[in-house]
Amino acid sequence: MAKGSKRISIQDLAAELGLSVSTISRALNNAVDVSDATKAQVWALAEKLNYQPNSMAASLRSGRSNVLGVIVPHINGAFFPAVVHGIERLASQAGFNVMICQSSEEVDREKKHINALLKAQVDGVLVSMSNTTRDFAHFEQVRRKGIPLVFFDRMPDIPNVCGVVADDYRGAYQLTEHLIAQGCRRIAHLAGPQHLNITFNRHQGYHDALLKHGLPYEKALVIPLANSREKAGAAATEQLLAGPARPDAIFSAYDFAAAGALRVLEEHGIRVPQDMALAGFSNEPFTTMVKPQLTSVDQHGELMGEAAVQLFLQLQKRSDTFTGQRIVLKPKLMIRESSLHGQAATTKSQ
Amino acid sequence: MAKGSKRISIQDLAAELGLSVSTISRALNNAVDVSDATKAQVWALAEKLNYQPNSMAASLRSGRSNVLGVIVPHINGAFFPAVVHGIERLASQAGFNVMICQSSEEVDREKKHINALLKAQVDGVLVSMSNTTRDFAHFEQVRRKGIPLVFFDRMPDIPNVCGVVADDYRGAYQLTEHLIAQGCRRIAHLAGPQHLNITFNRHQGYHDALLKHGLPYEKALVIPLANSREKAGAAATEQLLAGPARPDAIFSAYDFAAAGALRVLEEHGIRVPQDMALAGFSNEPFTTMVKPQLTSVDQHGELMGEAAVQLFLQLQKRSDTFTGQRIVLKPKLMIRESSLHGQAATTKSQ
DNA sequence: TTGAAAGCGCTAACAA
DNA sequence: TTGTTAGCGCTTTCAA
Repeated sequence: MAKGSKRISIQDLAAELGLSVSTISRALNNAVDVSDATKAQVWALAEKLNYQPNSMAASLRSGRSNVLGVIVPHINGAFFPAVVHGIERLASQAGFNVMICQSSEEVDREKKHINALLKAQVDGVLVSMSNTTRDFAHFEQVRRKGIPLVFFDRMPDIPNVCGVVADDYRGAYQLTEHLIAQGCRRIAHLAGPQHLNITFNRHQGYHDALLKHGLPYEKALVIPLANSREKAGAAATEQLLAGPARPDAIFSAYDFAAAGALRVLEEHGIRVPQDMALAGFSNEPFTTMVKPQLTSVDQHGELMGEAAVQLFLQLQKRSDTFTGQRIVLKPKLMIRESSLHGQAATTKSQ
Repeated sequence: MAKGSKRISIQDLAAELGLSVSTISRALNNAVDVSDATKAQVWALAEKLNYQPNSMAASLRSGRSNVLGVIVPHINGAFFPAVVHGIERLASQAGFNVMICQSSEEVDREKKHINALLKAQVDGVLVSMSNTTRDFAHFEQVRRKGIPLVFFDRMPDIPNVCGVVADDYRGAYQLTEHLIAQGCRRIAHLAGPQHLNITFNRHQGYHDALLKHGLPYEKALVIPLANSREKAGAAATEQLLAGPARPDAIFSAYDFAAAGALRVLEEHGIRVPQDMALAGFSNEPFTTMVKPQLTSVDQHGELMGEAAVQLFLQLQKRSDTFTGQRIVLKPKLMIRESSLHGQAATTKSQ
């Protein structure tokens, strides 16, 4: 019941064994220049007294904390959790602890987190920007301190910055081509914010695929989404249906928004995919639970997380924070019922 | 481009201003016994030189880190992210940073995280147990150090432990009563592991509601789930359908498993809810995306997170880690199409 | 209102 | 192979 009961320190061990603190320190860190006998002795006593090293002291002295800071916009949906999982796996394997922070899509919280991580002396920072981030001074601040900085998924537009992204352009391009191949000619796009690389590229891929196949790019068919949620998708779809000429396909920049679209289409008695094909982006688990199952694009979240850690490890080794290296992951089309004409009703993907 | 460019410390400020380090320290911490003029001077210089306090040094000296450690089993689905969100909100409001760790349902990782958090001198630990945790020595270790320990959702069975839980028993009880009120007489249960309080209580609530209403509790209608996922729910449902007497309702301890059940029922041509009612637990967002919309129970994740932080703050103040206080949140039934007989086909909940 | 000084627990030269 | 020693950057008595 005793609160405190006094923490055991390296000195206590030294006193108990009649050794010096430095020997204890070396033994605990399994240094080569300590006799096995001594090590065994030290470890045994540490075990017995339930010695708990104080990593603050170690970090203060050594300048390294063995902590990796991670900032994500949120952990809703399946994508960011998957990335975080990948990060944790590889980081802990490399001996790092991970400190996860959510910006909640607010640039102010992002800045606060950056500050907290710097104060905590993290050895590196992995970030996926919030969608309200427009200036990047707080990121530069990290680099100026010589701390490895790696972005994933959402990258700022600054020179020589490192990061891992999915090839959103290619995913969107291929998805649009797929819709065209299914016979769609008037393909609408529910678009995310155009200042973010990911959603900009999704729109761009859609745009270029249309032109490549001789289809017009119609402004009226591109509806900006208020956010990535169901409701926003529903609202955008209502807007689309209220327009003069109905599209024959909808490509949403987000799965959740696509789910909203699906609901609205159903309410209007519009059959998917017979009357209108539908596709989203991210390959959320629910895409296989709805009816019809939703076509989407997988972004390899876990892989992205692992790649980000690898990039960090490289940066750390090179002691040169400005390589500007980028890793681009190939997206994977997940074609499902919602975009399959003809055989649609019976097909089950995978 | 300069790596390092030497960190500014409190001493640099002192030298520059011709003051002592202690005055600087006090000024920075806005202590009462420093003149406003001095404070202004110090703050201005700190700002100008972009001074970044070293929280390691501060923690080492003061023994407080202002960091709260959080261990969750995973961040899939919507529940734990919601809790984490609640925790972050209140914790950051109270001046704490939050360190989130995932145990990935592995007791070994849980132990490793506990150790890392203790080494990092966190001021408190909030935990939701992994489902492989059977002995609780690593938790006792935290309390023995006098560090506030608060559980949420999944609590171990140890005396005097603090925590926040949803009233799973009551949620399951009411849900079962609802199914009975809908005319169901043979209600099956897809059950989670019985060594965890949450799923034990869900089963118990189901059990007691049956008896209360004069219905028999049939072992054959209770199928243990391998895990909480869709696949496990599908397998359990297959098993149920292969049995001699078909149930007229399924109450799954998890929403995801219920989604699996829904798929299997559809494959068998069994209509929901006409031929079989269906309900899950957690109120995952996808429950309103599937057809029919899934009845479920909401657990107020965000509120739970906030309550956990409040409990921590209390513990910290009382300097007494053994109050054994528990907060129980009332669950909320979310009745939807999948369990509504009669008006089912047309009803939309909320 | 300010300063001097001790020390949190550990690491890493350097010496022996 | 082990010991001595000097801090890492900060907080916090105690004294002025």
